[in-house]
Parts: sequence; structure tokens; C-alpha cells
Amino acid sequence: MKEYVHSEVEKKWQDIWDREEAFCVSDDHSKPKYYALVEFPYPSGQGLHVGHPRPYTAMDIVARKRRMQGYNVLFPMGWDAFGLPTENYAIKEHIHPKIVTENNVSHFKEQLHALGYSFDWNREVNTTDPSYYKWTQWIFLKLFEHGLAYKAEVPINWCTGCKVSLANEEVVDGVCERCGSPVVRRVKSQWMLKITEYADKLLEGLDTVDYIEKIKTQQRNWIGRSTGAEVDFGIAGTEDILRVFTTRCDTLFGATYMVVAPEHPLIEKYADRIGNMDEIRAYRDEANKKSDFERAELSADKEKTGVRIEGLTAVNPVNNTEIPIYVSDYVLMSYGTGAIMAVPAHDTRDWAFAKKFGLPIIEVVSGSDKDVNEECYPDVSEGIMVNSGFIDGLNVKEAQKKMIGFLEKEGKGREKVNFKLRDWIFSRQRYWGEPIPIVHCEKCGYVAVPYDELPLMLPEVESYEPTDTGESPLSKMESFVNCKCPKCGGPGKRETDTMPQWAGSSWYFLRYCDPHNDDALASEEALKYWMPVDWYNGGMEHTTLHLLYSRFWHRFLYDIGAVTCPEPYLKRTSHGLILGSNNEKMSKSRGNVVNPDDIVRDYGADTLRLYEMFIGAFDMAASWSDEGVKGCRRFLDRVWRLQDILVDGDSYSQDMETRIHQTIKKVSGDFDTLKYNTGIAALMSLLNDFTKKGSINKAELSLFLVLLNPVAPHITEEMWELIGNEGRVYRQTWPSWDEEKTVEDTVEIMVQVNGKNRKTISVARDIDKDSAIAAGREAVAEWVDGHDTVKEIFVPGRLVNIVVK
RNA sequence: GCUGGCGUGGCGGAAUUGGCAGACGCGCGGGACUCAAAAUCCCGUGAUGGCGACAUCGUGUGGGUUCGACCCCCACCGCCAGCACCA
Repeated sequence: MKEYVHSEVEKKWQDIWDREEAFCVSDDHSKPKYYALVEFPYPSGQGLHVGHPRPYTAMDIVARKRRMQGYNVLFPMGWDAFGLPTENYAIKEHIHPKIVTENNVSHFKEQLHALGYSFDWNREVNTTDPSYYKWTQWIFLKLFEHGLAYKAEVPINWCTGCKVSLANEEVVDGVCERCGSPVVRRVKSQWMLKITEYADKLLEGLDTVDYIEKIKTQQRNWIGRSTGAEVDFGIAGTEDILRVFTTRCDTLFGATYMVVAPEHPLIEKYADRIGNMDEIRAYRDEANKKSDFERAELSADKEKTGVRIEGLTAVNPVNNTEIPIYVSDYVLMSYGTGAIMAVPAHDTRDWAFAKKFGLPIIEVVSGSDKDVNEECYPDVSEGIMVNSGFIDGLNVKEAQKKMIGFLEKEGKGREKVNFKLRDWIFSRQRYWGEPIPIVHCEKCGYVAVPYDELPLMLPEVESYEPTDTGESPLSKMESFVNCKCPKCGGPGKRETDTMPQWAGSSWYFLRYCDPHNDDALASEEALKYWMPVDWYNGGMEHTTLHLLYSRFWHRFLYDIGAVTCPEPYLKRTSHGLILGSNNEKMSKSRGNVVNPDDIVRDYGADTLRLYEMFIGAFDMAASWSDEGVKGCRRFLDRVWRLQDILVDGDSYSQDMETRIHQTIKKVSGDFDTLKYNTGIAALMSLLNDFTKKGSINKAELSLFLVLLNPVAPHITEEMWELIGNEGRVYRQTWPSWDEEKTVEDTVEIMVQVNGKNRKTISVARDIDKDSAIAAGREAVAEWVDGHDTVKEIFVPGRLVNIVVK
């Protein structure tokens, strides 16, 4: 027998697949389509990581199996290539990011190719390609046109050392990831996308798709819809109001003071009436010095701080009581209205604050067995209202209803829905991203670059270093910045910020449908045929960013008629991380990184694919084991040696038939439900049976190769050819099983006495209850004779249980 | 703190969703082949007791439901992930 040399076999078949264009797909509308998608990688300088092949192999198995089942399968790959690491590397090494990207992409591509994936490389996309980002810019302009892109002053992370704004990911433990200087919050004018306008649609859409539950929950929590009421408190001696959002308007009679965020505009507005303005400004400045990290870090059980606003009091609209107003950083400007009504009796934060500042605490929901002055009573979803005037005696729900009625009648409040979701900060003061196609004109304001001028090319610059002021490197390029206003023809200045990395990845799945189209992001015909994506797998870390952003863009494109379905992904799953052999996350500093190239070289791509699918449940983290890899290679060696015991035969031998049908069923089911580990285990078991038997016929081996092919495509093609079969495994039809043949004629059932196993007997599969029990009684006579029978239980195919006294 | 998930041999993990716990793989022990080793093949492998057939115990802890519980219910402990002063 020929020796199994994985390097030769794998190279041979990869070349053949290339030559045959084996996995290039055409828009053949006569066949049912299947769109399998994996998240495209960021082509980093480090190359492929052993974490990448886990989802890629999983979806490659799905794609290969669906092809064998007669589907026209789109399984594409591309590059999410804009981004910071490339830019930083370019700065350090003085190489243009475009060149860095090209090198990285070609390295990645080689590595993916060596793993034998069935990607359709004719549809490769690259987000940094102008013919691609032309359409990213087009979508931005559409958003702008529909009022969903706007400029706003927002707080950003500012590195005091590099004098540059940082993405959240670049802030580590409150300091700059690169230079270690403290990071503070700073206000800057940024492009924003109004994802909040789509909050409800994004929430509702979740009910129509098949995502694993944990993803749905996380998205729902992130969107954070809560229903409550807006309540307007008067400000004594003025016409102004202080508006708050509350989910508990029933507790309004218990509101004994108010708190506003340090940045609340009301403070500056009444600066001349406020007695202690200096103190308040000092407090605000202190709060602003804190980075997000510090604010969050200290949040949990931090002592409450705050300052009373002297000279301003609020009027409670239900009883016209005047109550004090405080500033405190526990109230966030970014949620609700930036102001709250404090009900210390029933909110732990308000209670802590009230205790510290000696404010009154009034119980308004009964039910606590303690005095609310001694202990806060926050759990008040049930309970009866007390000390609450016209809603006394009502339960919480009724009280809320009546209160909203009252507020609406008085014009002092209304029902209101609030979201945690914030608008999407869309500007980056960076070079390596899509230029934002907007011109600022003194006369006309922000003006869109005309569609026929897209793509707005990213110009060549001399240096990618950010400027001292934190502006994008593009701002130093006068020839780029200065232009004519597209509207009035007067002097204009181009936007110099670029888009975040999330932009290009928010629609790439659409481009795969029609990647070379120059007139549209994809033709309607192609979109109609291919979309939505049938199965999308990706990392859990993208659930609230990429996954939500792309759903938002897609829904918007649907609303303007650019795409044909409202939700982009029918099904979403997530893979678990691959940890180092020490159970820790793989990283250079921990020294536990495994390079996939080494595994491919030493054991072969098929081994790596098999191992990563066998390592454990797909959605759970799994730690790397070199011994486990060897075990998988050993299995492939044993598969190869099946040639030694090969005999003639063009149908399954009788003694193996049941096992074979069981295995087809098991593998088919497991490959469709991400249970690759047990599917592979079933194949290992079947192999063990053939080895034990000492022979396998050609029909049986051929079947085995077809079942194993999606996981280990190279070795199976080679063996298929060696045993003299025609054609290719990847073009075979996926086998079906006969349900009748998956069950044995006789079954072993256990016989229990009082629930305890005593004997095992062999009976006909379709034995009736009485005969089964009779046979059972006979087998366990020594335990039941002489006892009274209480109950007899028969579970077909499983057991007989005789309960005696 | 909130949300979601998990807890099973020496290890990675199975268990048709209430029906023989530990499939499959790793590791380990023994044997065959070999001058020897590697590779390969065969046998064994939850714990305790027994030469043995076998018996008892055993799925984080404590209780419960049931003829029967890794699975369902109640309480608790521990770990992982995400969010976190969200009004």
C-alpha cells in the first residue's frame, strides 16, 4: 500500500480543486441556494491563529455537505482590512498601509488555502479596495440623506501623552495602551449614526430570526428598552421645568429631592442664581477628569458624592412640595434626560445618597418589615401604595396607570420608552479608513460629495502620524482638504475623519452576492437569489457591535429599497475560543500560542481540521492539547489503513447494515447542529467496528469516505481515487439512511426491581408489554418471588421495572 | 449587583432531553511484534471491597418530586462570559 504522506496528498488536491474551479459558484437560479457565511478576518501581521480554523472548518463542513445535498452554495471569503494595527505598523516601519495590507492578505490567503477550504475565491472582497469602499461611502451618503448621519459634540477618550483620541479598545486600565499616559474624557465634534432610531426595529427583528438564545438576550440587553414615564418638575420661581425619566412614576409621592448630572445644561443656564457655582463647577471638572474606566470601576459600591445646588428648588408635580436639587456623578447625562427624581425609600442608590446628605425618606410602597429609614426597600414590584394621596391603596400596576393619566391631564408627564442603546460614533481621527464623503462649506453647512464622484479616494500622504491636535493625518493635506462646495461652488473643506473599522464589515455579505458590480452595491437579482444569509457564524465578541451595526445598516437599506429582505441573517451561531494548553487565552506574553502552520506541516490540514472539530462542544471554550492532535492524526492513519482490509462488494454487508444506517443518521444530524465532536466520534466508532471485523468492502469504504469528506477533504479524495472510484468525493450525493434499518430486530432491555437494575434480557424489538413483563419477571424471579407486586412498568426498547413490596 | 451559561473519571468531553452514567479521544497499566526502540495491533482502565461471579457507593452541596433524576422543582456553593450607578 502507498504510504500516507499528508503534504503530498494535500498539495495535490488543493491544486486539482483550483484547476477544476471546484467551489466557484454561479447564480444558477434553477437550484435551491444556500448562503453559508463566516466572519471575514482582519488580516493582521501575525497571520492565521489556531482560533481562525474553528469557525472556518465548521462552516466549510456545512458548505461541503450542502453542496452534496444538491444546493447551490455560496461560501465566500474576504478581508476586513482597514484598521489600527496596520496603521500603527505602517507608522513604525515606514511602509504604506496599502503595502502592509497586501502582504498580510497574501500570507493569510496562502494559509487558508493550505487548509483546503472550499471558499469561492472569485468572489473575494477587500474593504480597502476603492471599488468596494465606493459603496461603503454610498451607504454613508444615503444615511446622511435620510438624516441618520449627523455631527455632534461627544465625549471621547483622549490620551494626554500622544494627544490623540483613542478607541475604547485602546484604553487599558485607564491608561493609553501604547504610551501608558492617563486617558481622560474630552468633548469633540464627531460624526454620529442614529442607530437609536432603529432600536425598536432591531428589537422586533430578533423575533423573526434563528439566533442562539444567548445572542438574542445580549442584543436585547444592549438595546435596553424600558417603558416608563417622563415627568416634568417645575423649577420654583421660573418658567423652566426639569424633566426626568422614571420607570416608577407610582413612587412620585416619595420623591424627596432631585439629582442632575454634572454636565446638565440647566446648571449653566441659572449660573447667576446659584449661590455655590464655584463649588459645583469644581465638582463637574473633577467628574470630567475621570475616564469612563474610573467611573465604571468605582461605581459598584462607591460612596456617593454630590453638591447641593443652592438657590434652585424643584416642585413635585403631584403635591407641589418644593424639594432640593443636587448634582452628582451617579446620574449620567447620556441616559434618560440626565436628571432623576430620587425616591430614597425604594432605590438603593438614592437611599445611600439621602443617608449621606440627611435627606427625608418617605415610604410609599408598603411591604417592608423594617423602617425605611433603617434599610432601603427596593423590591417593590408588588405592594400597596401608602402616603401617596390619590393613589393610596392601589397596587403598583394600577397606581402607575392612574398616575400617568393624572400627569397627562395636567400636562406634566407622559408615557415614554427609553433605550440604553446610544448613537454610533462614526468618526476616527485616523488615516487607514474610508474617507467620509462630506464637504464643509461656510455657506451651505455639511454637503454630501455627489454620488458620481465616488469613490472619494483615500489620498497618499507623507506621514500617517496623528497630528498634535488630534486631527486625522488627512487634515495636513491641503490639496485634499481644500475643495469646492458641491452645492454652491464656493470654497469648502473636506471632512478629514475616516470611518471606523465597523463600516466595511457592516455590509460585506451583500457584496459577495455580486462582487464586481460597478452600478450598485449588488444587483437586485443577485440579492433576491442569495439573500438572506442562511447561516452566519462568528465570534461572541461581535454580538453587540458588528452584528448589531450590520443589522442596522441592512434594515436601513431595506427601508430605502436597496436590499430585498429586512433581516440579513436567518441563523447566527457562535464558536467558543481556543485556549492554550494551560487553559488560558492564547497570547504571545503567555507563551502558549500554537501556530497552525506548524500543525499543518507536521500532521496535515486534515488533522488540524479534524482536531478542531473534535476538541469539544463547538460553542464552548476548549483548550489546546498536542496529544489530542496526535490522536486525530492516528485516526486518519487508521482510515488510510482501511485499504489493507478492503474487499470487493458493491452493497453493504448484512452484519454492518444497521451500524451504517445509524452512522449516516447520526453524522447527518450532528453536522447540521454543530455537534461535530459527536459526529466524528460516530465515525471513529464505525471505523473501530470495521477494524474489529477485519474487513470493509468497497461500498462501505466509499460511504465512509463520503461521510468523512467534509471534515477531512484531502485524504478522502485521495483514497477515493486509490480504491478506483470514478469522479470526486466532493461531487457525490450525501447519503440518506433508511429509518427502518437504523434499529435492530432484537434489543437488550434492562429489568429493574424497585428501580434498581438487576438483569439484562434480549427481546424482540416490537415485543408487547405483557410478554416483556413476563420475560422480565422470569429473569428477576429471585428478587420478586414471594413479594406483592405494586406496579409494573414497561418502556419499549428500554426497560421493564417491577415494583414490589 | 444584573443577565446568560456551566459544574460528570487522571484529562478533553458523551448521555436519544426522565430510562444500563462515563460514548469517542487522550493519558495510564498489561501483553503481542522487535536484538532493541519507535510505530502498530490486542486486552484493561470511575471509586471501594472480594481470587471470583458479584456487591456497595458515585454526575458541585443540601433537600424535594418520581417506579426511576446528570436531566425536573426549591435552597446554597463555585467557575466562566457579557453588561454594569440605566433612574
